[in-house]
Amino acid sequence: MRPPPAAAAPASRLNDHLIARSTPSFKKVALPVKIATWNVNSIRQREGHVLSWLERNQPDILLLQEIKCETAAFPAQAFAKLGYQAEAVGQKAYNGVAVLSRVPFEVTQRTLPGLPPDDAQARYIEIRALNTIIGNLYLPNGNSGGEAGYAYKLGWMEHLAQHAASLLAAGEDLILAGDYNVCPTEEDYAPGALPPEDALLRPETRARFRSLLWLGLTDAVRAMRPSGQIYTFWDYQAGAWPRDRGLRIDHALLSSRMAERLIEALPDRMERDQPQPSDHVPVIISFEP
DNA sequence: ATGTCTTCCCGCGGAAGA
Repeated sequence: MRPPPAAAAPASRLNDHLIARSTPSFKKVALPVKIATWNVNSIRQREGHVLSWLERNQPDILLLQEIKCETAAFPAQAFAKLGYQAEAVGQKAYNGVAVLSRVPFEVTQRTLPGLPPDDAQARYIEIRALNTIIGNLYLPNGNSGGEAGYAYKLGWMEHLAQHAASLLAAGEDLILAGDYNVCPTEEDYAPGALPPEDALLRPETRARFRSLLWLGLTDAVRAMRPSGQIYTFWDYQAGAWPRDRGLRIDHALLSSRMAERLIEALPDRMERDQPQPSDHVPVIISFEP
């Protein structure tokens, strides 16, 4: 409940500062910057989930993957009502990424630099907000399309590393977040949740993920919790969620200054218990302002 | 490996991708 306006309140030296903090005309107390990433597995199926989650969690920026709709079909108006501006890069049926932000931003990329110009897969959007470059990525799964499909994944990761290197060389503060489709270590998937030859954990996949870390990027979730089972995805099949047979494949990598500001980074596990959930849950990262 | 979900279409069920 909002306290009465300052003018109507009895003058009290003791609680003046409390009134000031909660009165809109005064400058807000600086709150942590809250950024989240979420593979929603179709925004049209999950619009209600996202709206409800935004209201409950109040992130400054939410990065979405697998919106599975064309750019023009993204339901931007629904999010505008909650104060979030939307920018989407979509395609028919598959893939697709979008940014929702309640802070001002500009789009800096709509595709991953370095990919062939005829690459039509909607997997990357990047913005500048809060003096930070924020890349939202949906990395190829790599299990379909045979060896060519897997080679596409590896190539994509190499272009991502090159792009990250050039941003860091330019001195940018950087967050690269999204669905990486990579289990970085043996701790990052439940025993039996994946066959040993799966593209999410092949050695070549992990080597390319490590090459991102070697640029000086920090895995936000592991910076807060260096070991232990932490998952962000549970397959719809075979009772993966009730058995907690999950994967940690949604990540946020941070440049050094962002890592210094890191307060917390954690998946919102309970979102997986919603009716008709996405198979991924949001990962929330908080920074000192 | 598959007990599911989402999309598309030449649909009225099945393929493909995850």
